[in-house]
Amino acid sequence: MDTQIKDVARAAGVSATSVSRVLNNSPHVSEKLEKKVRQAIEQLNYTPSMIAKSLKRNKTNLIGVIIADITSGYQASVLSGIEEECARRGYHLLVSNIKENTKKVMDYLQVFQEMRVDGILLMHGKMNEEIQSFIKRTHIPIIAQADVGFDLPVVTIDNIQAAYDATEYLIRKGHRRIAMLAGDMQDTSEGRHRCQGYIAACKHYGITIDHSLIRYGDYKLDTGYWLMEELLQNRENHSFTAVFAVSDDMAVGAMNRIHDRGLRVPDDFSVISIDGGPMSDIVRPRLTAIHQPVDRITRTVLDLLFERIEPEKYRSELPPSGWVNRIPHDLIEKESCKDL
Amino acid sequence: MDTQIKDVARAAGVSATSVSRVLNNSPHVSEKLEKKVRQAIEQLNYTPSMIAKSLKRNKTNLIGVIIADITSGYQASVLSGIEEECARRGYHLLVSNIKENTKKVMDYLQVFQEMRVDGILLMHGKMNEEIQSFIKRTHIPIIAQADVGFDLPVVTIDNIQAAYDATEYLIRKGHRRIAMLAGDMQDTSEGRHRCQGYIAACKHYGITIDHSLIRYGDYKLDTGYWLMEELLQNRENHSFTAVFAVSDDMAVGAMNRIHDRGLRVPDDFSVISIDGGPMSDIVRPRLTAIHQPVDRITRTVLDLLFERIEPEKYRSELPPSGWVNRIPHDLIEKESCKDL
DNA sequence: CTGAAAGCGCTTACAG
DNA sequence: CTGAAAGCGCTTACAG
Repeated sequence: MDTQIKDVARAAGVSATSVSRVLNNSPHVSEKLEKKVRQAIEQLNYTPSMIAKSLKRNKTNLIGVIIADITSGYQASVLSGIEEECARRGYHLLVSNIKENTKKVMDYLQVFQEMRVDGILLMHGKMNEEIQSFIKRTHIPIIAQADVGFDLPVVTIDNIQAAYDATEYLIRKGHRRIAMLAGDMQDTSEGRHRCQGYIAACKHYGITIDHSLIRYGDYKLDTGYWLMEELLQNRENHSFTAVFAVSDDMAVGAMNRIHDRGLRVPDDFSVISIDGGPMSDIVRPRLTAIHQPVDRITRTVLDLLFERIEPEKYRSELPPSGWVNRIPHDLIEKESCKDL
Repeated sequence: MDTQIKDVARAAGVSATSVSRVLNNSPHVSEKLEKKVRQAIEQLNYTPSMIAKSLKRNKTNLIGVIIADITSGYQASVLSGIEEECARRGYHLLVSNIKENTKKVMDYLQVFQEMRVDGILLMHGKMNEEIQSFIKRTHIPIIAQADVGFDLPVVTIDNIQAAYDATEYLIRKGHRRIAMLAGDMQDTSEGRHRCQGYIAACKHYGITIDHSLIRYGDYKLDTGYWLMEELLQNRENHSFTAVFAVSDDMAVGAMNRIHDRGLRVPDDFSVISIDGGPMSDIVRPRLTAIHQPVDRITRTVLDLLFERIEPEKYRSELPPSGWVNRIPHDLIEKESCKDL
């Protein structure tokens, strides 16, 4: 169907081997031959098949990305950065979109394995037996951009510290009754860590934990919205002046519920979140947040990944596998928190 | 490196042919043989190589998607829907993210061609000579989710009518001085059509066009923000009471600039947009918009695409190629426009 | 510097 | 129902 290497060879009056050499910029190719080949390629409008090349070379230049929710602005911005850098290195992305549905992760890992991707990026922290066993078994390099809680290279902020910092920030502003919109406690250390950080900060400042101020959910906007409503409904018995949400999206959901109830941020409630992605600058008031340094995380993730995919090209002084890379975060003050 | 079909064959004591038959659920396989093979597959943890299979079958089950900006909530929601439906049909997505940079389109089309994708989705309307010539030349099925303005199956709303309806809505609410945050006029019929619709509505209602109320840009939030600032600065000579933005993101940018200037939507300015994606429900006030029916567009795009990829499986009564499919839009009233 | 030949891991007529 | 063999479109020792 497509024109192939032998057609080019014939047109140029050389061997397929030579065409291949020109295509791959091998050394030891005479200028004359190269010119003939390039001309034939041009003429026949030849596009080499990466499929055949991949089979032969046992390398696809494909990266599989497991992403929790592509419609999350934060995650989309991460994906965008990854895509750009991978393209720069000559790799392309096979994306999944598991919509926070852990069951779909295995389906995709399977697909990635079948497609013989050169590497996998796991941007979703929820684990189960099956996934863990796959990860242990496969020889495809995998890097996680999440606290997966077992032996696998991981790049993430220090989630305990981040939650601690966010909570402490509110406390220092005079808040003592702080609600938390927490992540999932089930299978993710990320969710647990952030909760731990919150509790640790409260304890450190002598604040008794009121468990009915902690609401568990996923990281979605709608969830934040409705969890906030629950908190507001319980307000008489369990009052609070600030909300710590574990994602921008949840925080915005909460802010919207506050708004829709005719209340105001930060006058009635201060709100802080973790992510500090695009959404935190879009909403009004702008959202004060623990900022995950996307660029640096992305760079580190890809450095680790490519070091494994092409060690000869990207070797470095990085620590051994299994290492947890904690990227420092910072708290960016905007407009959603006020001093009490 | 990986275990392969012949390893399974050996372990099961059958031929590779038989293993292949079991893998592909071919008929005429005895239960006994199948059981042996399945067992061997299980035991060796065999995952077939889609690369080899693709080469042989001349089919990759890959769809290439050209997306303008993955960090746009609207586009991310479209991509998410496409991903889901493709996965259901056994196809996977190779994504690009051209960031509104038309030059990158060709790079990706090239990659898609090399990867021998089975189909291409073009979700970006800007064209140039090179892209057009590629599209004409390639035999890979392509469907555009944008008004590309030449012979290629297209699925989109009626952009002229959509802009007309948005403008008319404002006019009927008593607005006569309506600013427009327009798209790009350069290489996209979408941008031009939306402008035409705006002008047509104004003319129909006897409103003189004030060209300094029309600002051109891309579809991004920041652009909307700064174009709005320009409009506000010119307000003394060119007053207006309403803004029609050609994307949710631009509208939100405009709303933010209005807010940051200490003004209010809809009290000081009414705002309407085209898209009606997730963002339109996230902002406060909620954004009144021409709603692009994402689900229906996605479904139509994929129906057209798969009909071309697998005509035997997905044949239908669809009109011939080159056909422009206009999906009806609707105007969803929310909170960002007021009666004058 | 150049080319003939083998082989990457599958599928598929073809023959039995 | 089952298998031997050819071939998908490339690359890469090997030989010259």
